[in-house]
Amino acid sequence: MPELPEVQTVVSQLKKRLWGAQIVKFTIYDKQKINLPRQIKHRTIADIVRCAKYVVIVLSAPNKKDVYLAIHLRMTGQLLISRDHKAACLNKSRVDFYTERGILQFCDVRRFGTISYAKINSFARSELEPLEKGFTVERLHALLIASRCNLKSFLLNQNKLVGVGNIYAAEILHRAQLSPKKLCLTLSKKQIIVLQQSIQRVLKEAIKNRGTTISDYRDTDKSRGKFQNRLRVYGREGKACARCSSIIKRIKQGGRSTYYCPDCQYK
DNA sequence: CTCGGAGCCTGTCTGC
DNA sequence: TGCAGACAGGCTCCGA
Repeated sequence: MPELPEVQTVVSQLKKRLWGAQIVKFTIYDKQKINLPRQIKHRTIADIVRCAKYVVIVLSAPNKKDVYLAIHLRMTGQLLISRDHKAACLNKSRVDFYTERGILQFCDVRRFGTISYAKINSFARSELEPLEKGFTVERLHALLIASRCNLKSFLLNQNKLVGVGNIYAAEILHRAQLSPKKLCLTLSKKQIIVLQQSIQRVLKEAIKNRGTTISDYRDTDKSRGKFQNRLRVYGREGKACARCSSIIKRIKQGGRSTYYCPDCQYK
């Protein structure tokens, strides 16, 4: 599920609802895969930020250094805020964090998601954030010429540019009219400019629409995103391209589905 | 360095 | 209706 726009939506909501709240207690249900230290109890949520696709919760305590909880939602992870114990019982949760403002629940059917504890914010890695100032045409150009892979693999590689996943990679390339099979090395300066703009525009538009709900993604209120209504290629195999009316194709790249229009993404 | 495949998990959908 | 197999938004590890 969640790529940058979904994680950003969740982070914004969490910040609005839980900023300054104290963790009164927490209960781990999935003890097989999740382990958290007792020290996080009685700490205050001093901040909630997004680092790549991680939700990072900053926990403070008087006269102590901050500690960090980093949550990665992977495929089916959800962070829900429930008003009380009764409401929380309706959700199958892996961890519940009780605060005076509600219960933060980490739900995750496939259990691929992770939640980890650290004394430093090691999750704010140095890779390029597509919506920050540092994401310039020049930086993107430098990364592209150093890559021997195709554009789809490049966009999915979180060691280069963070936040883009399978859905948005497809949408970004369609918007930029670039083939997912095209080698990064072969982009012209003009195409790099278009790609850089497409990445930012698609991600910003998706954030405005509160993300994409295909099946599992929900925000903290269990509401669905809206960007699925604006998808131009993802999940639209066999349908007409909105730009040129050709039939949208699906191929496999690195074991994952890639949707694209063979006519207007030929370059 | 890059690629493809397997693995981590469970639920849902498809076709026989 | 039942069942096997394919597939799903992410990421990491392995061998090639």
